Amino acid sequence: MAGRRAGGAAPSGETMTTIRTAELRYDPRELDRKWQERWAQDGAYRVRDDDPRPKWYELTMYPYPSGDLHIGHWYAMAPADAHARFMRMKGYNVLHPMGFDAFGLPAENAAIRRGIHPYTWTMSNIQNMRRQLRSMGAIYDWNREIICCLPEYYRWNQWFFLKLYQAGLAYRAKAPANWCPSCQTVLANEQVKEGRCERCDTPVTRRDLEQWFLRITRYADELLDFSLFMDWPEKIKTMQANWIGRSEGVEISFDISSHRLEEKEIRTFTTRIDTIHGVTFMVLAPEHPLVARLTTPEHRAEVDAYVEEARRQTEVERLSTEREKHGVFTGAYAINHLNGEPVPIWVADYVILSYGTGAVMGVPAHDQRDFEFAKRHGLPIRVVIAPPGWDGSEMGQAYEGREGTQVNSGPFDGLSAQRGYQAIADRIEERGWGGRMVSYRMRDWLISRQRYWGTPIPIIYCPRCGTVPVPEEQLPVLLPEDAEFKPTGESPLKRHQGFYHTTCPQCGAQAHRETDTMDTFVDSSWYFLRFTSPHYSDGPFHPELGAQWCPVDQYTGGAEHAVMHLLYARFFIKALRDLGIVSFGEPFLRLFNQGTIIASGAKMSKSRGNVITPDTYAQALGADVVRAYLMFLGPWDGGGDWSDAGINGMARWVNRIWDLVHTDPAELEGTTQDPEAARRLLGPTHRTIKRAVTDLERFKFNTALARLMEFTNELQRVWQERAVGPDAWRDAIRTLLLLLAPVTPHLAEELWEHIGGPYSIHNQPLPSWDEELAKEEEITLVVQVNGRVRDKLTVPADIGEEEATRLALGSPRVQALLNGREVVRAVYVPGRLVNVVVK
RNA sequence: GGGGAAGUGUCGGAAUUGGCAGACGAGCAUGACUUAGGAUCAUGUGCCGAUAAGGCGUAGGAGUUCGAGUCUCCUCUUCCCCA
Repeated sequence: MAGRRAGGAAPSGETMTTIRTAELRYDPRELDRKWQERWAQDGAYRVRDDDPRPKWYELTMYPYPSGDLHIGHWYAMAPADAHARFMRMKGYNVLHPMGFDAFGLPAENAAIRRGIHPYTWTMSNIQNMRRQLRSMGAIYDWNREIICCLPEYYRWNQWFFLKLYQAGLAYRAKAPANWCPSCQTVLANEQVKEGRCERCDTPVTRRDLEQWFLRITRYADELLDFSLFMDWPEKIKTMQANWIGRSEGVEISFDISSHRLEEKEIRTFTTRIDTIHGVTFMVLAPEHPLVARLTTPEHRAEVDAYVEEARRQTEVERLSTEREKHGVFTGAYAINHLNGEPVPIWVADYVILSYGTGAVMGVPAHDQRDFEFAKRHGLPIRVVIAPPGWDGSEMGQAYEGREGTQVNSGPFDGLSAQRGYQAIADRIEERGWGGRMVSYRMRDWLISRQRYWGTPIPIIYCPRCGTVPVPEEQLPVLLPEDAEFKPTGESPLKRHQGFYHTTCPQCGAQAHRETDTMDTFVDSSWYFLRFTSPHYSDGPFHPELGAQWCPVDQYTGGAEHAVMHLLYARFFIKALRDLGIVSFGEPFLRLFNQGTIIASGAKMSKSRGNVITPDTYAQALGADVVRAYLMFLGPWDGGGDWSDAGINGMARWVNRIWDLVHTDPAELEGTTQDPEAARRLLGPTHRTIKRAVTDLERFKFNTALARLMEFTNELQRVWQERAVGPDAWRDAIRTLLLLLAPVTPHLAEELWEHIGGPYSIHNQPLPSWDEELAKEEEITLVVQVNGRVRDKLTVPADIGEEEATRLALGSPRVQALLNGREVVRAVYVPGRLVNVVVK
């Protein structure tokens, strides 16, 4: 899914600019090749299901095969791989698979523009990307690769769809949908950003279409419960909660029976039923079905024109805050049950049908948008909640607070707004005018796409039997290979005679197939299950293996999927749980969102010409240097700015490591007689293990690497001073390589071989540290006078308060400053400082 | 308009619970080696000051505290999400 927007282009060679890089001690291409071949040959990273070690499922969002591996892919995948390798060395049986999110629009657009079949385009891109991914040196077990556009995968999308359909969780309905005129398809609400298509940025318009939906709203409350999993970023949880948008309120009907229509009432939802007596108008969305029928003959022309205009507008224009709230009167009135008043019914485009009921009660005194609308159209403004201290004068804007007293509210006058709310809600329920209810902002998940390159929805329409699901044994419904690709706004499947025409599975009559295909987020809602048994053919996944590996222990990927993939997958798993297909309710226990990598301060794009291709750098400096540099840039969740100069620092460090490992420990023979000398490296070594391990654990790659650099600096000093014996030196080097192994796997393996370590370094356990040895023996005691640093003393780490204070006061620099002034007290912070407070 | 996150040298960024600001790296400077340097090694590098003493310094302003990058309030800026 990473790089989803970057689709469209075939591999290109034009980015092979000459980069100026440091020279390495070794031939990085040869070294990468040597070990990648060896690992592949040995099946070193083949994941075994029967491994007795505890399992660890670490998944990174699989990419869309756009054609070329972008540095952004490496940024998402290399640190994830390092963490997975780290967990492997910690003793887990690690599943860290890779696959391709292979359905989607770019392939079909390529077909339209250049006449290449989406299958051909996609598969050749995958081939290229697979090669590039291999060059990264990850522990992906390629025997587990999955490709969603192949029937062996998508037939299970269809199978799940049928299960959901049977359970009433998939349904078809006519609804005004978001339409992207450029992509020629409808979009789910989640795919519309600020009224524009998430993919191509084209303003979205509205279309009424028959669409398939998945009933995600049934799980709204459960999706708000994040207590089942522990470790998700607060930001994502908040975004999901906001997206779901639960609000408690009251549904209330307004009486329109005098209009002698089939409908006797208009239903509307409000969170402020306490303001019901302040309703001076109602507003319907232009798409509201009642608009046409309610409008009186003398207003018809005006209303029709207005509705037509609103229809042509994009959501961006309609929701713009700068725009004046304006609308037209239908000539019709509705009765407010609470006070029997007739209120005029207006049509205005600031109300949108897909949000709420498409009808809003206008309370200008207590809602700012209604206030502006009333001002513009000369509608009355009636205060019904008196703000504390209000003197009865006219208001310059709406009072939206919940503090206040009911006024102009008939029998409810004098109650506080809070009590008024409850009393009015009670009254409404007693009289049957409506009742308390919970409303959600989230709508059901629209999965229909009017495109070819997706999973066909397994439904048949029969003139006699109606909507008939394709029987399970007839799956998969295959995509025909010979479709015509033209941007028409209808699925190419509709014009494919062989696909379109079929017979009814129930009665055998002439029937036709559903021609919409599924949103690709259906594929990614369960792909992690498929990785556990990718070749299983009796079901979407092997039930035992699914249970053994899932849920995913650690998921990593971009935050842009917060209210799409990450929410859909949670829903999907809950639905599967209720269908008895899985036994857990959350797909991803821990989530980490990496940031975005940019180049020269700007987002990488072809048009800017600042696209960084990892291949170029991997060839010049090897995969390890690129991996390590990406991890060193800064905190992983912060993203980073790629710089050619910066990567040279990494190359230098790698060279220093190479030189340190290629020293001959024999040269240290007899250099020191001091038995204490062996200890010279023990403290630094154990401190390094401790810090590097705890940092790697928490994805703090940048500081983990800084620790390792400090360690190599220390090793260099020790070597130059010939300060330790050969055994201590060998131990330190061994530790360094083991800690390096997850980050720079090829180099670590090569150097491990050089020092005679048993193949493979990646099967060795991570070194552990001894808390006692990691402790500093001496510390720098900071001496402050009135909070300002005046001296620093080197003292034993276990120094007590008395001794520390005595030393601090005795310091000549402190004495000079005291100069007869009175010492009020001395604050001692163990192991850190003494602050002498003087007057 | 609402909500959230953030603002630290020339740059990327470090900094348990409030306790040495600037780790580590880049860049830059000086020197060494060298036919050469885009290699390597050494040293220096927050600002003012003289190479000293000393002072200032984590967007700006106030506050709490023995002590604030960290906590509180206000202002400004940037980014993200929602409208």
